[in-house]
Amino acid sequence: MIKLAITILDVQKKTGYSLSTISKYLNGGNLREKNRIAIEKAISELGFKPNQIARGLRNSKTRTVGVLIPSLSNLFSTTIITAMEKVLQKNEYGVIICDCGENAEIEAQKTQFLIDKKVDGIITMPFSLDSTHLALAQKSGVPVVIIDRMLSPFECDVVLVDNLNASYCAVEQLIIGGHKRIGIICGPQNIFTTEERLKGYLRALDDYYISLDNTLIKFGDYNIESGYEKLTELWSLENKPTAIFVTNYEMTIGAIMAINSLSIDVPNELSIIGFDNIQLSAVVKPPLSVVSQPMEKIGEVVAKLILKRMNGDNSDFPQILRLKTEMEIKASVKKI
Amino acid sequence: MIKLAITILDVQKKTGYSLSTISKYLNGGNLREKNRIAIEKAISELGFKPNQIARGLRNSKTRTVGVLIPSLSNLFSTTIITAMEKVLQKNEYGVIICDCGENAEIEAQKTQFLIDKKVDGIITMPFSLDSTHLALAQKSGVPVVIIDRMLSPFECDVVLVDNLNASYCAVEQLIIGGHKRIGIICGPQNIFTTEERLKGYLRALDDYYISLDNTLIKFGDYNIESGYEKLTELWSLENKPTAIFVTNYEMTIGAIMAINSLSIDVPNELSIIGFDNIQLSAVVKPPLSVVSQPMEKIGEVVAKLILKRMNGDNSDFPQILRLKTEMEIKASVKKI
DNA sequence: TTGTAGGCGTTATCAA
DNA sequence: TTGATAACGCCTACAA
Repeated sequence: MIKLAITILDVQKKTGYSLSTISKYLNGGNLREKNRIAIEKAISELGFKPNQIARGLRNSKTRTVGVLIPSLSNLFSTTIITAMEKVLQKNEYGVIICDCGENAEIEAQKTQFLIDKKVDGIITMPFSLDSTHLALAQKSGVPVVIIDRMLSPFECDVVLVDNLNASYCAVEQLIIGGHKRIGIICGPQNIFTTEERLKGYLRALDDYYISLDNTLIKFGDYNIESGYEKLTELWSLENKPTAIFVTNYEMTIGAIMAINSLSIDVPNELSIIGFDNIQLSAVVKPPLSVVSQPMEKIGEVVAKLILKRMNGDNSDFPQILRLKTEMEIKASVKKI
Repeated sequence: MIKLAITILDVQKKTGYSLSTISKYLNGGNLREKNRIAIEKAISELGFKPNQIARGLRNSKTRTVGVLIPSLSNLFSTTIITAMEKVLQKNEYGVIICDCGENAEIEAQKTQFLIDKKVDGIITMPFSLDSTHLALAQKSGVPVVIIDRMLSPFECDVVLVDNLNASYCAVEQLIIGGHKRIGIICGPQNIFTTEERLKGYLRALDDYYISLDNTLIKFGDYNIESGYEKLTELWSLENKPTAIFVTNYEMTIGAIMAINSLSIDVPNELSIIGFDNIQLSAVVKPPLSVVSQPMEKIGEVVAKLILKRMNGDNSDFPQILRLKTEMEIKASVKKI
């Protein structure tokens, strides 16, 4: 309970050197070898640690990056964060992670929280379409990088994947396999990725002159339950699909559970392509075909981009980085 | 790019009132109605926001709680955090979330990071058994609350569940159902929860005079893949189990996938009890029996406890709060 | 009720 | 190379 705040002053008392000399030591300035050693010794003996808050006040730099995502229970976000952190850590930046529980109001609050904490940069996967707070941060000199979606007309660096073509390729594979009734389980409506992935689906059908059947398009919630539910709905159609494309990881898990519950024979009765997590694709039987996003890569790219911005390099602003997805077709897809 | 830091000084210039009067306004002191209004107006016109860093330096209070968990890709942790945040937010505390990627060294670093950020309290689900850094924080007056495990001999507030009895009850149900060959898929060895849950299993067997077969005990990694793998291993035994208890959520998902892949008939060939997430239990067929931990409750209890400590109330220290789990037996368990 | 002054711990500037 | 001093923005005695 005793506050034992050791400050430079204590080091000063112990060594006799001035504050500025000690400060210089801390910040890697030049000083006489003898003095350096004496100070070093005193510091380690006292267990002195510079007060980061005071530093932050003085320098208006906190060497901290704020990360804001819609929800913590989403593999895509958390995997990216983990990768991102590694790079940032290597560059001696700390990370503050926030989630907004998919609530626009809280999102605004949290953005403000990060700004209040004087983070040197913000990485966010925006939930609402309102970029007011982010624009504010950006204007006041805090670089912002958005992941996974665009927030037009807000001018901002963005890192995302080529959702449209990813989706297009997956559906194309199914078409090439001879499928004509192809179901899709999308995310929530009005979400950027949902729209892009749906567009890819529509374009593929269009390009191959397959007529559209709206009953084959389902909108879920990007979670396990809705994957289960939407697959069940698709399977209960009178005119069942012969193939289904599921557009995120959690829903893919749910869909597989439904498939198993309904004892659907994959791929003989139904072909399926899922999303993300190649590990999973190896773990289920038959091996699951998946479109996988380069999550680690995204994390790294985002981290490097924000580092560049925080270093004051504003070249090519706003930078839109579109990474390519990969597709692995396995036994879960059958030619008919 | 232009730093437009508006400070109290600007408010002073605009209103003519002194710094302390304005400060008083900010901190809810008494001032004349007229002045209050004038200041309020100036503040909102200027868009002034008190600098939290400066406040932190001055008050050595940041109204921020640090949260440190082993991994972000774990439903249990993230659900607790989400619940916890709600309570903290209501009390005007912000939260800094950190994960250590299940790496002891990074865990120590992150703990230090939180201390450096001068958080007012730390909530952690420790990964390593080394409590040095936490003890340091605690000693310097930052309350620490541990969740989900104990870190003896470190004296600390703890919130966890009654793992042993939860496990005991689940296994007991299977035994009552007539099962004698009961498999268990545990977490990694030497982990607190693994040990407690295994103890419950062993004790139940013992209490009911069922002889122990070590081949029925598998240690996984608390993730989907290992659930899949360990269930497959159990099913490949010559002398198969008739029932299996899976001891966390991710492994339960994996186990279900394996069950489906292997076309195991639940509950006729195999009874199964999983862990956590009642939603899931409703979503699969047959409905899954689960032991569920009160994750939201844990979050709330933890938040309240740390709030109490941060308010200087150290009564009943160290407090060990053991919450009860719930069990729902459904069609996935069959009497034989 | 309002204002003055000093300090929280650090660093940058400038002089020695 | 080292040291004194003045900030960074805010809050709290204390005095008026």
